[in-house]
Amino acid sequence: MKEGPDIVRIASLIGDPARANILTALMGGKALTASELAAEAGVTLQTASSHLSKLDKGGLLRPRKQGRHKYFSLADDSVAEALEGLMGLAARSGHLRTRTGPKDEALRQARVCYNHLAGAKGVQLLSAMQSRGFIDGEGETLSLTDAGEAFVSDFGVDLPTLQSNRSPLCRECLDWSERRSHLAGSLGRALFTRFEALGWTRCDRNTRVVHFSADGAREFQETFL
Amino acid sequence: MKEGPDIVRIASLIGDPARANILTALMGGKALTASELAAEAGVTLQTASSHLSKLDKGGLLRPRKQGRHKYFSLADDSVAEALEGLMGLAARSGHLRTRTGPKDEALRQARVCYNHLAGAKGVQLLSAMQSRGFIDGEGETLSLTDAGEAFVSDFGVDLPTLQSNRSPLCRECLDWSERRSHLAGSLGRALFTRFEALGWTRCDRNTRVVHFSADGAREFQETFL
DNA sequence: TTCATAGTTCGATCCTAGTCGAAGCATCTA
DNA sequence: TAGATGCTTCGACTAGGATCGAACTATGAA
Repeated sequence: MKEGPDIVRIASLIGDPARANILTALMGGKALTASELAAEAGVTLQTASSHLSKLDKGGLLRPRKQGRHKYFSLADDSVAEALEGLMGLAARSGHLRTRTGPKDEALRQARVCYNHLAGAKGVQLLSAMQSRGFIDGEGETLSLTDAGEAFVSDFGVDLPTLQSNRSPLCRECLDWSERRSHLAGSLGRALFTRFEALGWTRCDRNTRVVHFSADGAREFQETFL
Repeated sequence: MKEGPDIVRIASLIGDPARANILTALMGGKALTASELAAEAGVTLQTASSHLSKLDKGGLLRPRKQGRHKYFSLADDSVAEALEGLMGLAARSGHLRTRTGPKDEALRQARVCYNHLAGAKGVQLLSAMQSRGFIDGEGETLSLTDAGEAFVSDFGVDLPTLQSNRSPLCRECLDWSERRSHLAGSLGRALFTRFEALGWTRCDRNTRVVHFSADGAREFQETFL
């Protein structure tokens, strides 16, 4: 035993209801304060503080002080990915008692995965860009083709800035509801930001659901599919 | 809160030391009896039995009775993948106290990931087959090219049998030590089986380490790289 | 300065869940 | 049949950790 990395440390961190609620809330991508997370998790501020300190020590969170507020976000894209991975397992091995409610259906359609678009719409987006030759794929490290660069620049994405960044431009992220990949990485994030700026999508404040406006859905279809 | 699948159920299952040891042991790919797993986890048979029943109810294991023995294996490739995902997180966010021992180094070099080859050697294998045009990649669903089919058949893999199976032929699996993908799926498994049959590799009985013989390492190099 | 708000620390309580001994089934061997 | 082995169930014990009230610190507002 005791081979490889210490998996227990992380799994037990995620395995507490309050902490799981905190992490799930942060999957929305927005940084949240300790008080907000306490409310989200359904515990008092004291207990939340204790949990947050543990998650932070465990390397799952990135805290930032701002005045008398303390904002928390996920430490890293890889944290979000691991969480989605667990959700995938939970969804498939889940007992039937988790009946699929209407809210759940909305989540499957379109939701935010940390900072990019996930769900059916997110999967469509990636597969369309691949089949149109904009993205060339080999594993997690997808790459943007020349045609793709022209396309996204034309769509209003500031490519040079993204490329100057160290983090990978295109990455895959496994979608727990669709069981296929959607587009992550800084491009995935930039596209999603652009959707919001154009008014195509609107993020639900409390859940991770992404609402497409009627126009937004149409334009999304025309532009990408 | 309470959105999406019940992540806590699974994370708390993995988050217990004894259970994590059991799962890690099963990552070796071999089905093991309850007694063997008890020894592996360092607990008595009674406690192991309790843990095994929980893991089974949680959908993470596949038990098989055989006479008075009860063999357990991981329920699914996806379970192994999720575990590797957690290991990836643990490895990067791990505190420095997990010093990299010699055994750890061997694990990074080559190990068995459920039923296929992982570690540096596994990553080399996939990337070589991709660059030689044997595997064509788009996400988790990689595909074997015509040239690739000829190549692996020539190497001694019984392709028709594999293809008649429902499970995917080529899949990616993220490697926690290399942070790149290696080859999973039924082909990954078949290749690894072939390595063992040819005497290139030998599996350590107790750990997940894969030892290459001197000849094996040379032939592996010549054949694939 | 004083007051209010955000967050942390401490201490006490309480409860879950892991653990193992002992007894009970089930299956194989002789 | 009797005996041995593999596993499960039951019951009791215990430790660890989640929880919250109360007190404390830090920042901002008046």
